Amino acid sequence: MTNYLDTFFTALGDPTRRAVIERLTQGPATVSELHAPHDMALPTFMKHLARLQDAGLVHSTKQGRTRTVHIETAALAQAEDWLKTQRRVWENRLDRLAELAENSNSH
Amino acid sequence: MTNYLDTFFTALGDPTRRAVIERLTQGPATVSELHAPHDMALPTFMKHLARLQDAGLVHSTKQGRTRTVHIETAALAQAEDWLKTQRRVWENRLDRLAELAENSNSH
DNA sequence: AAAAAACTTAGCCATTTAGGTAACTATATT
DNA sequence: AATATAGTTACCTAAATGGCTAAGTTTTTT
Repeated sequence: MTNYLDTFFTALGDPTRRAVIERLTQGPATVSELHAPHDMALPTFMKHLARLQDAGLVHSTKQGRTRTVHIETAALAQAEDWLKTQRRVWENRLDRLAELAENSNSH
Repeated sequence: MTNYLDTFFTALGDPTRRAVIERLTQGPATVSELHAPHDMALPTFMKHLARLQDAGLVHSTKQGRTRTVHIETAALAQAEDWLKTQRRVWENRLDRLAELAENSNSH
């Protein structure tokens, strides 16, 4: 029962990876540029990039020896949708309860 | 550098836990009721509930021997905010790029 | 041609995670 | 009083995660 939301949410469940996403909203960047602010070995950092790519949050292209990473616009919206749906259902339910409460008051 | 978003997103990165959240939008439920549709041992399932509670996604109260679990309304909205912010920054950036492109066309 | 830069691959390690069983506690039911 | 129900606690295991180092490949630069 594995869902795209699994890899998506766990990808965002790490501060390094969220920082990368935040950085990428400012525009594409190379692996080295993305790595620079993070105090960890490059291979370790590359694994984080791989997780982001598996989650469909970024894609990358290589030119010569440098790889440039881009944010994937659609992915953020998808998870936002899931959260929005859950919240909407919840709030509708609260509204119905409120109505029921009002009606029973008027008895 | 641990953030409330860490526990939040990883809590949602599991299908069992997302199913529990979806169920709870329909209204509160006891541990047994929540457990019933999931083919796993109860102690295992309880750990999932604990993760949801740590993430601030649910809370629960015990009456007699039964514990009732409720969804925590505010939490979903917080993560939605994070995603919305990232998407907004990204889209603003695309808009600025589009303007630049238009301006350089008019030369 | 040699050296530096920018990744990549391979493999190691500690901790966390997601699953399980067994045994226990506390409350209802009969 | 005895039994069943609803959780809870304690502990075990396999796999995934997040970190590392060392060594390799492929471009650029000098």
